[in-house]
Amino acid sequence: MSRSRRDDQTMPAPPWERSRKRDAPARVPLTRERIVDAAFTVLDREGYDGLSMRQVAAELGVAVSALYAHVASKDELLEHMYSRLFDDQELPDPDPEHWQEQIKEYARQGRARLLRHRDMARISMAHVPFTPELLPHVERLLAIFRAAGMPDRVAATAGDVLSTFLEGFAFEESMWEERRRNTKAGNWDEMRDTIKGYFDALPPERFPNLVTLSGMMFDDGNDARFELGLDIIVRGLASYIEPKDAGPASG
Amino acid sequence: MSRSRRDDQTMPAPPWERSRKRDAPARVPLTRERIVDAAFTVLDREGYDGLSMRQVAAELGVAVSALYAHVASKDELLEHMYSRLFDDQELPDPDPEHWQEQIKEYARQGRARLLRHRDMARISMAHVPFTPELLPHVERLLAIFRAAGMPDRVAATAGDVLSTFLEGFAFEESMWEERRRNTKAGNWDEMRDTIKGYFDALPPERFPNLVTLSGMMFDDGNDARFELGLDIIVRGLASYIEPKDAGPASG
DNA sequence: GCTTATTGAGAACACTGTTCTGAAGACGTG
DNA sequence: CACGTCTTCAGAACAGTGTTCTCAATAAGC
Repeated sequence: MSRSRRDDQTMPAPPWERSRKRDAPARVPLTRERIVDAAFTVLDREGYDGLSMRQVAAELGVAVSALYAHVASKDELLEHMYSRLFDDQELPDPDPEHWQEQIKEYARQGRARLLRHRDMARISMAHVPFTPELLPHVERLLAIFRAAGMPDRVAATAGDVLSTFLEGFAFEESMWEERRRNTKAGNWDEMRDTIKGYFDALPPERFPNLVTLSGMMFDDGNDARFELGLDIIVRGLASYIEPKDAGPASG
Repeated sequence: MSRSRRDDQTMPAPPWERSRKRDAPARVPLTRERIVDAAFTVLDREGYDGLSMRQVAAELGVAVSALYAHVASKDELLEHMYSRLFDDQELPDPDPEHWQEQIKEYARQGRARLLRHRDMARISMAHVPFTPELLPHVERLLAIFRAAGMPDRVAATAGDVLSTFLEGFAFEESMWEERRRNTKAGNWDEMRDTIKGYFDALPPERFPNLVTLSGMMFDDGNDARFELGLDIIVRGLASYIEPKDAGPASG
């Protein structure tokens, strides 16, 4: 359907230009793209729970029913928001020598995009990248896994494990962020101190591991924890790759 | 707070017995436990989206406002449902020799409990096991990881990776199940055939890996895929464990 | 300029979580 | 047995939700 996004819908726009000359409020036509744009600004401002069709309509200065001419339902709107996630995603060609870094970089970018909009992980979590525009991404990921030399069965689930970790991690981050918002803790360091204080106050004889590790669970930033989790998964995948014997002698 | 659940609330019940003799409908008193029970039957029947306070009240033959005397909000009700997940969860003592099987078994049980109620994974996903009753579980998990010989920093995130995979996987299963329900595909094999047919119909020149691997992504049951994903993660964790040099000579 | 088809507005429906007001029941005390 | 008290439930109400309906106004084609 939609291909390069903004082009096909706004391309034939020039005809409207002349009606702009009127002193009426110009009435720039409603398109699905503008609706999705507005939905994102509402999402960033109000969060997922505040994202309602009425809010989106209000953001556009339009009646609710007008939205339904371009979008069949709220679910479909969320689907379009989800598709935007992949819009400018890099898809490197498989490079068997550096597959680990390729996968990690893909995951890092994915997390960054998930974190760019508030509660975006919640939307992502509820969808599956099996629409026509999104299939190239899973195809390319599979290509990287297979080129790395993993058995087919492992390559087939590797994407599952990776995307599950990716979305789950970002989702958890979203949740803590929302929790912080409700707690009215201004800074995040402040929030982290609260959490750490809670764990430090636990009886050490009942929760010895929890109290000794609480530092590492929260002191290190989320970035470090994400990177470590990524490494765990990549190591696990690598363990399935048999070293090539047929290669040249050089190790 | 609540300890062995059903005991403390229903223990002092005898006094009601005599009022049973009346021909009035007996009016068994409303408790939080009964509300949570009713919520589960509503969840199983209507799914997460159909789980409303009014439905729960109707299930109990009671007015909505009556619920709010025992439960502060719907969120709190969901929290209590979440806590039930861990009620009869095994917590084995750390056994460094068999930590891999211990972790896998824990995850298997977790998935089984998540799948026991419809859409339960969605509820689980939105909560975090940091309430007093649930902390012993993460404590025990950490104990197993550390006893296995993983570095502290790895042990601290291992639980994250594992639970993220666990909940994410079950969540995805829930989603497919709901999708099947909406598609009115009676059997699940039927649903799987539909999905496989979709992938097999893709142009092989654009999606070579997708079409060749589609069989492995769906033919193998979810159990096999879950087991493999679990193995990937456990292998990754194991890769951080340094072999003990100080041990006895026997390997 | 007129007709036709699209587009947005407004009201409405059936819901949702939550709160408020009363009434009816069970309890402890005379 | 009778009284006041105090918890517990019922019912209505409020503000909000996604979605659909009807109808007026606007733009496009001839």
